[in-house]
Amino acid sequence: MSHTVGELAALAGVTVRTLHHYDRIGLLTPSGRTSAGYRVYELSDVDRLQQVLVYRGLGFGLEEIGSLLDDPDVDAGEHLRRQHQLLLEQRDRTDRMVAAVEKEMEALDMGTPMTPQEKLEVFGDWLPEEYADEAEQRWGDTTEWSQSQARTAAYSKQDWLDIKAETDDLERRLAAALAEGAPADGERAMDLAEEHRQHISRRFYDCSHELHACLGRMYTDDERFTAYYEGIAPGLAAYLSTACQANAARHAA
Amino acid sequence: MSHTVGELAALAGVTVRTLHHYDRIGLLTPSGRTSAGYRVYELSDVDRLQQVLVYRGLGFGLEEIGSLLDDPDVDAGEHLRRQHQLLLEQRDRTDRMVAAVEKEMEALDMGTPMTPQEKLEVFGDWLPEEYADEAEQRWGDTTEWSQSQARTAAYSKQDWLDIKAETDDLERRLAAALAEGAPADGERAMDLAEEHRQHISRRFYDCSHELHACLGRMYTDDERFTAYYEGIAPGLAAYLSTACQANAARHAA
DNA sequence: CTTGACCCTGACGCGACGTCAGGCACTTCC
DNA sequence: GGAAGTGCCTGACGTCGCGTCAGGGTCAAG
Repeated sequence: MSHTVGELAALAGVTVRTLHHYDRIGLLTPSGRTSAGYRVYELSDVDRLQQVLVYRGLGFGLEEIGSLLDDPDVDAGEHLRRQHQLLLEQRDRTDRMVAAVEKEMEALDMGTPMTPQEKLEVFGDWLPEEYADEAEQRWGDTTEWSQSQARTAAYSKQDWLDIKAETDDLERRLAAALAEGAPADGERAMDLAEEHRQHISRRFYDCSHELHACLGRMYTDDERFTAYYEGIAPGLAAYLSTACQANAARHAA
Repeated sequence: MSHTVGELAALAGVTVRTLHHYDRIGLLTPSGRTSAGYRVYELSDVDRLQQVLVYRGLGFGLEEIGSLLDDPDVDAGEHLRRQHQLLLEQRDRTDRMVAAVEKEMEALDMGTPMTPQEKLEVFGDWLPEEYADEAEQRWGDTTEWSQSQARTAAYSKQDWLDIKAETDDLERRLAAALAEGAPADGERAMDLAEEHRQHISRRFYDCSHELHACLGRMYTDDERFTAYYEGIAPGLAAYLSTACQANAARHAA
């Protein structure tokens, strides 16, 4: 039932050095030592190592793993549920990357060009987590935000793919309008802006014309939104921004 | 069409420092510089960054990624196919971990104990890659090896799960025989060894009694096999080893 | 009682960045 | 047109998770 370092290392597929390291930083201290000072790992240590390895595989830092596992309010079952959830999320990310690579293979075969945005957004986790924190800070107390949260929570993977397809299509048509010289405050651009507004209303939250105009300003004011739209076509950020505001003005009139 | 570092970083979801780093090590050198020395990234640079990020996400080192991408014999389509394959493998690994966590959740609920082996083998990639290299070096020119390669290549995920279930079951019964004091060269142990041999023959390669006896010796001689079986129950490696050889002797008689 | 495999504890090295520090470039707003 | 704010530049040192010796004790087998 008890193991030496070498045995445990072989069992777990890690090196002896790794176990030494975990011992020194206090992440996994063997239950006992022999009289000669040899580390002795018991079953409970194997359990803990397994937890460590799952969290490590999910990208957690060793220190963070330590505080997670040492939290007395969280039992083994809770950890398993967490890990299960995180693993499913990781699989979804991999799926999205697979889809992106497939899409690009297809684009390469067909000769259809892709925007830098399409190529890279796979990695950006473009709405979730990181960005979500900030979004909540800025808009956390608005009804629109909570509405968006409520709806998107229920969206399936397929829903997200659909939304992305709609978005891509709309952005392509906007870029085309821009390329063909349609004025940003002209009818064609305003119609596209209106479509944009309705897309948001359907998928995320009720987006009034006023709010939409405000969104438009953000596309030129917030660098990341600017980078996003400029990544699709140069000048698109300002173009869409103007179109949104012109469309709002048209509606107010 | 061209981007500054900050823009590209925002697009790709990495930091400016990362792009600086990639520039210095020559992994991603921007196509141009402004007169003031600002980095200018063109579309081709965005493409390359995407490739870099996919490979990086798959766990490759930056230097290796560089030589992969700079190989003139490999074009973009080939990279995409490689990445696609690797991503699918990564998803399978995640799936196996999900299955393992689910199994453990179930075990926790039901109160069924698991062996250290069952808990940890998920991470070991126990047959593939790393170990496969060495296996090939040792047995690469045997017909059994090529037979095994041919069969396992066609196995689906479900096949592997079935195989694993069979293996688990057999090992459990072996451990029980050991625990109940059945002699390693007695009939019960030999029958289990015979079952083990037939399992190998069905699933991997034609395993003669002679070869099986040889396998048995390896269970005590090769540390990793020893660690594997000792992880299930102490003394099991030697027990199975003896049983294999006794079974072979019985058959020869 | 030697040999060989395994264990110990430092201690330095490394890959992939994070994080200042000090300074130039470019727009914007008064 | 100058001051402020933001972004970019190049060192240079810090960090995290180990890999890799170096020097030396331990232990079962022959």
